[in-house]
Amino acid sequence: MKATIYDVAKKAGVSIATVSKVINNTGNMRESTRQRVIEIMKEMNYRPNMAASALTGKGTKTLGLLIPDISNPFFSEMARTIEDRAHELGMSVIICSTDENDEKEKKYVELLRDKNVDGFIVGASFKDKRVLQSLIKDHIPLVLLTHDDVSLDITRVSIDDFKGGYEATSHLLAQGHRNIAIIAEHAYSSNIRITGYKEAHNIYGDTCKEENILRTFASIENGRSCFNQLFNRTNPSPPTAIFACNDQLAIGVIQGAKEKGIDVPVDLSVIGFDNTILATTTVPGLTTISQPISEMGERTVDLLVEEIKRGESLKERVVFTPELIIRGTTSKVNKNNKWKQNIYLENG
Amino acid sequence: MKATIYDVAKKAGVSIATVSKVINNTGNMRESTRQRVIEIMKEMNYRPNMAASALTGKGTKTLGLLIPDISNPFFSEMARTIEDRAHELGMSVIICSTDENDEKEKKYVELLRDKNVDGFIVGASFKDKRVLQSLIKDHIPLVLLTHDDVSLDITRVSIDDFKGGYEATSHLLAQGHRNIAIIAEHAYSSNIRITGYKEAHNIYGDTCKEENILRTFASIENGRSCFNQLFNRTNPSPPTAIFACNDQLAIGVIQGAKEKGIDVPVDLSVIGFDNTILATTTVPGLTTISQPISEMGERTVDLLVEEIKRGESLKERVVFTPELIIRGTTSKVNKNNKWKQNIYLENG
DNA sequence: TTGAAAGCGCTAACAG
DNA sequence: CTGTTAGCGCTTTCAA
Repeated sequence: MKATIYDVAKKAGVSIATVSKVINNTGNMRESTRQRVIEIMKEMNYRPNMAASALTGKGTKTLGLLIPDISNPFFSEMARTIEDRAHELGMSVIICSTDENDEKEKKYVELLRDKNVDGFIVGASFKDKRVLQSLIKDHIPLVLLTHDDVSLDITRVSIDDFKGGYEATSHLLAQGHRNIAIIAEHAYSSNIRITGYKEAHNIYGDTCKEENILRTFASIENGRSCFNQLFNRTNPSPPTAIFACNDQLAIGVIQGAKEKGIDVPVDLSVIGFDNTILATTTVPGLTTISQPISEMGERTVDLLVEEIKRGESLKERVVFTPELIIRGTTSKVNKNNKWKQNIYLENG
Repeated sequence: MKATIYDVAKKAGVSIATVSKVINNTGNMRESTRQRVIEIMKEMNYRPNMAASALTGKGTKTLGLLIPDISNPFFSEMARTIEDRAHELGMSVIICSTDENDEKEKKYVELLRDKNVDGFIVGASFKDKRVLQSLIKDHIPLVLLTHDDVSLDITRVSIDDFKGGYEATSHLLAQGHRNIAIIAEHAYSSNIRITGYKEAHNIYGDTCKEENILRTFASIENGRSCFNQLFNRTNPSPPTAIFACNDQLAIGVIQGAKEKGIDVPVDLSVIGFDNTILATTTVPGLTTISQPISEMGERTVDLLVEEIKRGESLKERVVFTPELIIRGTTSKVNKNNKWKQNIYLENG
């Protein structure tokens, strides 16, 4: 059986209160006593029972992380930095993949609350804001990650999605593209990126067509099907460039293009978002907008832990700056697209 | 303040024992009483405190998952299926990335033990077997994932690494390759794959050179540097094919080859292992050996939960079968490699 | 059918 | 400087 504080106390010839004090490094006592207790604890290989200490209000030293899907490289890379930082600060993290599904979102915050996590990191969308609001109402430490939702007055860290959308689109516009489609996610961040996309068009004195704005969920498959939607024979003027709101979608687009014999970047420019490992595995490499994943993850944990310590929301808003990473999938617009003349008409 | 069992009991006009019974669906009582209590619990939005119930020996309903790195797609895909299955069975999972580092391995199992996880899933290597042995000694439920280590008499689920190594190598051999390098990981599974690699050579009446066997850790960068090691001007006969023990290494090899102007698969065939998302994002797609990730993850959780329930190890050994997935990075050996004649000599 | 009471292992006054 | 004691919220045995 595992040794308890009583076993240690008995063996050391002191009271459990004394042992508790050395465990928590609180109170005063003769140095020799402290040493002896430490000695005994080692000897017995004593380890405090966290469930018990949690019961007395010391917290569980665990964080809840809600994200859409841990198998999505963006989130797994993010989760890794969060895990590391949390461990550095003495906390563990329980990850829950919500699949952007209301039911799961609700279920998992309940689960995490039942487990008495000390705080939440929310990287998922939460269509049903009430779930988050109840967390806020109950003063449960919470920070929003990658969702700079202004309707919620809480701490959040994200990137400047407006700038990201603007930069991506400007890069394409600067290459002469004037028919640019955007494949967005059903997410707050995508809304903002769309705004940036529109603003870039404004600056260039151009207007964007509503039918060039697509919505979907993050996956390669969805990227491919959005591509097919765009390059369908009923579309009289398919885009010369596509801005996908994340790397997975961009890869789906590239694959769809390849299947139709459309060359990237010669006939179609593609730009992604996130700069995950996926952006480096394609040939040519994917031009994308980079998010400083590690900094964001670390900062998020630091803020959350600070909130937990303070017992109240910092309501801080941290916005990182995205960066355009030019690789090989974007190029100057090609006015005489091969596919426009034949391939597209044949295969579309 | 959160409602406790006392609050519910008082409001329902019963004792806490009764409430406890309805919570756990144990004992008998008048149906009307049960209903009334249920009613009140809903009304007060009562949620049992898991820390308290854990204290009384009911377990924490959480599993510990030790893997080398959650940001590695193979493990993040595995983690996802584990997470889902665990949730289905009412458990959460705490993920720890060990980086194949002894210190972290030790530290994390201690951490997880301190948190009283109900069981461990070990997908990491553990050079220091004593850590695992202490878990076994203390009868802590534990199942090994992807490490079919025969020196440990415990439940484990893995794939047939021998067959995997054999199939990958045979595929190459069948294409006429007779100078095949293998880039292995510092892991038990890789040892077995090497055995399969050698056996395939035997069957083909061929012998493999020791200098064609490389060891490293999983990462694209390491794949690239192993490639460079192989295709170094001091190597008189670089391989015509490379079997990388995971997809990331394979991609590193492909990138290294591209940098040196060596065409895959014309001048060099490359085969990976795992069949992660990465294998589908390269162009051409990566030929690889597939592991049934979901089945493995689910089975692992099921076995672990069963062990937890039974309170003793099943000592079951589950071996899944790997499958060769032929995509575009392998082809017939090209006796007159372009690089052999010029590019390699110029750039090597 | 129900409840009283003794823990589970630890923390934190408070008292000596 | 050290120990006594009253919880923390829940489970479970035993008695009523």
